[in-house]
Amino acid sequence: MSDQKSKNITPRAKDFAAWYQDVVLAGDMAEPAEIVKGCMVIKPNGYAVWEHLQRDLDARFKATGHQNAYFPLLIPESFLKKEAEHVEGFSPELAVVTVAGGKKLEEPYVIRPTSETIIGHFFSRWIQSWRDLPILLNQWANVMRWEMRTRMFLRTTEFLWQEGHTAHATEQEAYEETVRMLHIYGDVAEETMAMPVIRGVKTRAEKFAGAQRSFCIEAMMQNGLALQAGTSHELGQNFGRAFDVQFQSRNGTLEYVWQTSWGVSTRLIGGLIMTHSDDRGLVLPPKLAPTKAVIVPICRKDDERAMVMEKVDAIAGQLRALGLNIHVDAREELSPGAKFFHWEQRGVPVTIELGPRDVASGTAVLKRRDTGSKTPVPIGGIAAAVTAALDAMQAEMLERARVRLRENTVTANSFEEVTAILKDATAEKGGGKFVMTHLKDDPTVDAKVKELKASVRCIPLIDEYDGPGKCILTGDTVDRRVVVAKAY
RNA sequence: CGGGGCGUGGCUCAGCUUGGUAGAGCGCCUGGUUCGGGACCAGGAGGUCGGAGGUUCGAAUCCUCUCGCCCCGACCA
Repeated sequence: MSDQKSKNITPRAKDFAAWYQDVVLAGDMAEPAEIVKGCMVIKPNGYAVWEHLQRDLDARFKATGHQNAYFPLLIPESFLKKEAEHVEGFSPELAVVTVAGGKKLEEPYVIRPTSETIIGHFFSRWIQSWRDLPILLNQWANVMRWEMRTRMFLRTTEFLWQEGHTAHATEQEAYEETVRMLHIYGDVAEETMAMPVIRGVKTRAEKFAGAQRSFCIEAMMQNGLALQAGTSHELGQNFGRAFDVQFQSRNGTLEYVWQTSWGVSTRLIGGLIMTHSDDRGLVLPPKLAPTKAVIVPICRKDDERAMVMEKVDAIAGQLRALGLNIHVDAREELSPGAKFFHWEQRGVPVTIELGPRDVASGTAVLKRRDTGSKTPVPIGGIAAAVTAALDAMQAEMLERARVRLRENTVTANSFEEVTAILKDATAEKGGGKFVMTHLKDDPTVDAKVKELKASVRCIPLIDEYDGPGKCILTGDTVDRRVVVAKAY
């Protein structure tokens, strides 16, 4: 394997943030919208990954009984104000429409930052009886949050996501829904994206504005920083009360519904990139790669071309028969080397190289994007070799990311230790860790952690450590270690 | 909102200090030779120098104002 570096990509070790941006651009995933502050254009390569994620998630939503629906982009400003915590949480980041049709609006609309409020309004119209429950909805939508600082995919003013919204008759049922969806997110992250996550609960200080309790999946990027990759909220009866969503129960009493909401966004793509990509560009796990393999023919003269292309077409045919999306790069104006770089930067999992020497020996050279390993394989066995390589790559990418997560997770038993561990970690230079320590779920404790420019990422659902211990700040007994880290 | 940086062909930038015919590399177009990890030669197209005002015989360059973008921090999927 060659050790040539891509000249348009800053090495990770030099500046992680610059590397990330370079990879997004070199992979032709997206670019800053430039004329629209904080927004991005998701280019076909990036959008194709989003479509794969959508398809996967959507199938899992449907399989658990959810239906898609669509609610308006614009929400009456007064709706946002109906839930006290919700308005407090979101008002700083709202974009507001005050003029429409050339006239000043009597009541401004906000561009949705999320849809709990407007959906609450309609739930109240749709729900009368326990027989109307549960309502299990999802919407694929764009939302807008006026952020002070944006980064492509990770945080943009406008982003794409799905938001699930459900209403239930009992708290228990709503709780089960919340956890069920959290696990769907965790499964997609791990199975499809090969991105290991920690499933956990947010502290009270970190939970969604208006929720009773928020669950999350937290991933670790290659610089050791945490990324909240998905959230699932128990809304309790907060929005039910705010929007008067009541139903008559079996025994005739009038009760507020128990709601949930849950979402993942195009941020997942940022997480995907920062989990797997390298100094040569994008690395996509096979299950998400829009193009599974590229075939690069190598030939000099026309007679060679005919001979090589015949084999190339045969191979492409074999692979396509398996349902794999295969691209043949037959451009005559580019050298093979240029093509290798081109597809490498775009993260295509497998490259198949085929030239006159291969034709003579009845083989093709198969190269894996993640390891860079090159293996000659008999043309007859190419289908099996490619599927094996794709499967192995998917599994090994997850395993490598798991090892990295494990190796960068440490325990600490005092605030001084936590401080020392996180002191030099930055997004640019790396060095981030997940620090497992005992902390009480108390906003004053979160505030103290914030002083380290870190946060309590979550209280893991599964305790893989030593159980209860004393909070390193308050001395209170808490039942397990929590994850403290610097985050995006 | 604070700190830093930047606006000059499609992209990356030089030129500005010391005003005087707008440049380079990459990319693009044409033709030819090439092709096992970013090919080469020849010819060619392409720019109201972010915008407005001012100084001057003359402004990319000096002055004033302004707009925008990126990066770093505080807020966040």
